[in-house]
Amino acid sequence: MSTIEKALMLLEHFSRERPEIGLTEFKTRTSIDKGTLHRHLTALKNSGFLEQNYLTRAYRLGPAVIRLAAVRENTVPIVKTVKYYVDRIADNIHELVHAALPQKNGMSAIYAKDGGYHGVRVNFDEAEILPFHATSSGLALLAFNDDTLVANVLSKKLFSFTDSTPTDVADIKANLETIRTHGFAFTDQSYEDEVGSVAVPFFGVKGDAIGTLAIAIPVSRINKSFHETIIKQLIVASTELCRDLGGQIPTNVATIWAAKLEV
Amino acid sequence: MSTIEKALMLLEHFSRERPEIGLTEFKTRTSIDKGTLHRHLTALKNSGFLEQNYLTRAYRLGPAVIRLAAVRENTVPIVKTVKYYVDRIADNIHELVHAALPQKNGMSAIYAKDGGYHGVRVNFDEAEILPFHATSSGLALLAFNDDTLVANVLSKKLFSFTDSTPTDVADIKANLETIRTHGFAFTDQSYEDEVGSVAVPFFGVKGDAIGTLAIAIPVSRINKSFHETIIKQLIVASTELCRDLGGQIPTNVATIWAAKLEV
DNA sequence: ATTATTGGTTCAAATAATGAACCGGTGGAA
DNA sequence: TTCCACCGGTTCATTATTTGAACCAATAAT
Repeated sequence: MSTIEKALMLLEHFSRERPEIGLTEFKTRTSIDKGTLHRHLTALKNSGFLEQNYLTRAYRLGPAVIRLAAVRENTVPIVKTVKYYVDRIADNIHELVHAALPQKNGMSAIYAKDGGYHGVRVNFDEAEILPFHATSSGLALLAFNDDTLVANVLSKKLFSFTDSTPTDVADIKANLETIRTHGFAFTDQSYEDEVGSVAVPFFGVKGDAIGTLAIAIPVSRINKSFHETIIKQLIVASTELCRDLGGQIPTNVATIWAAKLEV
Repeated sequence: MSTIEKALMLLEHFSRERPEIGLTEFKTRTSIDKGTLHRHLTALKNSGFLEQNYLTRAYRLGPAVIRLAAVRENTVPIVKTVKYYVDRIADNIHELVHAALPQKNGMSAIYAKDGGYHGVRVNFDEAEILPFHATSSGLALLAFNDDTLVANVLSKKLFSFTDSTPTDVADIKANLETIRTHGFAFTDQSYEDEVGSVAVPFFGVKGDAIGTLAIAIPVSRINKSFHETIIKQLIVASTELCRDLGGQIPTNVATIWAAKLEV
């Protein structure tokens, strides 16, 4: 692996829950030598990707990422486009809806809206990394993306988040096949207890899944007809989203989805 | 310079006007060897910082930057905080207002609002890099930031954008001194013909300038009393912004600003 | 006062980056 | 069609950078 990739991997450790990381904490988290780490962190700092809390000397993300995100969003306005559909679904079904994009180690929610007025709420953290194997977003993406991504993900250690997290490679592969035939992914408390979720992919110009639309619900509120409603909403939204982004829904998926909508 | 920094410098070439860049175009823009370039671009692609247009094979910014910006904005919500004040000033004075953060080679506007209803408008591109020496934003930041930044900027070639762009190092240093005594920066067609601008810095916890609030106006609409109004609005907004961000206005600046507001 | 822990630095050894030359595909122009 | 130019991408011996164990200095804890 190149030095560049090693250094950029450091940025993956930052999240909403862990916005600042010191040198020694990085050392324990990565088991990279302290000298090397310091050099890398300094390089990232010099490039504006990190800055240092001048009191604690801990590192946090720097201003360069803001400019880049603005340029990216101007080039491919996914966040803005996705927002419209997430809001619409959330307003319709009154549950927590989100859209996520694949990153290296899982899906990253780029926008979420809780349309609910229920007492029980699903807790959700934007910018958190959702593991591929344990979330409906992750599975939906794997099922409709390159096989190399699937192989890559399944070759790594599959962490168990709950008693229901699938960790057997064969089981997951079978599940991906099911997802392909159904046109959507569905999980039951595989990432968080008491939370189920449903996700559909949306597609890029090549017809590969480039992101997902998903809904997370307390299991107590899931029933068959509601499940049907949710899936229809997701399918319609994804179809329109693909049109907006210039993406192409693979013909087999389009057929499955069309059948789902007719029921 | 480290390999990491060299690779990250490549990302600076992307902007709103140039969202996709091919291998050969990179070569001409950077005069780095093609082999090296390809390795770097591939590393950035593997890390999610770039992706490739699969038809043209040109590179564009990738989804990783979106997640990072979300985390950064959650850690230090500058964009969100700044938005309120930019909007307020724009609504009051009906001109183009923006806020900018320093990047390596200039200021990057993170938010702008045109409150105007005039026939003549200042054209403005968010995510464009505003050179330090030719814009009021840049000068305001230099004047109230580290001397090392000033030395660094003035050691490089100072490009001329208009006939009025200051390129003499001594002149600029003298101007920075003036800016320090006035508490704001002011330029007259130094970056674009027919456009003048005024900027004030806002400060971080150390009392160093971490960004700027600025206004760009067609020179035809500038007059003394309007100038005074603008400066007052900027000073008030920056003061409140510093409070919101936990920043500290240096005592000498606070004194100058207080005096300006009393007039 | 002493120790543990922090961020940061050094320099010989190990490794990865470099770049000139090369490959193969595509899109005109003759 | 043939040719040539240009594109993105690859190769491999040479070269320069990265690496990491040991070290330093400052601060916090005992």
